[in-house]
Amino acid sequence: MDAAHVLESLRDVGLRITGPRREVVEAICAREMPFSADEVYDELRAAGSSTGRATVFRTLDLLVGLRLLGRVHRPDGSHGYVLREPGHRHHLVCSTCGTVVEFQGCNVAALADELADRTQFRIEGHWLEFFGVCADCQSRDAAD
Amino acid sequence: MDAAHVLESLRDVGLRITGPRREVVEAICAREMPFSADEVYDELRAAGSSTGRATVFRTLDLLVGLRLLGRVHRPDGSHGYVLREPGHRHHLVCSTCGTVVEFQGCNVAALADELADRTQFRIEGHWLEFFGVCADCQSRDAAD
DNA sequence: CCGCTATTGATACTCGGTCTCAATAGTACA
DNA sequence: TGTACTATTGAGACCGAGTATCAATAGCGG
Repeated sequence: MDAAHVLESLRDVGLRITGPRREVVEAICAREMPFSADEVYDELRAAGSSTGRATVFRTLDLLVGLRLLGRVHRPDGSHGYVLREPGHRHHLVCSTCGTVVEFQGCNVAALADELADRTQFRIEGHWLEFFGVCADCQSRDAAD
Repeated sequence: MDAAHVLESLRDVGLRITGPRREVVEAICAREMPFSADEVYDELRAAGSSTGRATVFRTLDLLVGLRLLGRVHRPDGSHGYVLREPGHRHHLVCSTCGTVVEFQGCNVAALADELADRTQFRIEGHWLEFFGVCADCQSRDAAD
């Protein structure tokens, strides 16, 4: 994804475009795989940036709020961040290497309606995620 | 759920039935709502037990492993434990009061197959959870 | 009842994330 | 271009959840 575009989105909501935010956004736009906040922080520090750890967390929170970033849960309870294409997306996560594939088109709306009926909940969202082993890790496993 | 039955399941897998384990299991069987490990620990301590914090975590882990206990993710990333009826279940969580409703019959198998086809992942599991506001919290909100 | 070994409690520690607060730097406006 | 207002920042203390270590204890099979 394009860092400039992400920064635009920040400005659109009335947030300031600052040096540290730019650095964080550029760092995460360069990533494919899900990452942790500390990975981003360490990378920036290694590159000589003086951006603080709190700022990295704050910036990631902002992006999650803007739905530009999503959180991925792992079965073990840990989680990472991933860039999201706009729209309603879900993730398929490789439990071996962590690769994430996004997909659209979950057919859970009918289920949500039925649940709302039955439980009288006002349903406001859902979380759907698949776990498995990606093709690469499967062949790597087979090779061992 | 019945504490004795849970303890049986532990024995069935070759684990010992110890005093601390019995206490933890009894404490969680008495609960309806999702709870954290520390809530259980504090409750035991308040009741005069000498069970350690680590043991509470270890016992909960065992039960998660046996699928007698499930983890519930909240949208904010925090999570709690809930007792599970046996079988494949999912949760509907009230974001206001934390009440959890279990449900069965997610229709995601077709989606899983399609994803497996398209991505060449070997899909091994999924996580589906709905968030919303339960009937009680809705009327409480309306009253304010 | 004995002995083996799983389990335990205490404690120190890690990891991810938040809070506070004085210092700094975007931005709107003159 | 300068100024003032206020959002944002970095440092560092802190927090909650969970894990690792290790010597002491206690189930359980015989």
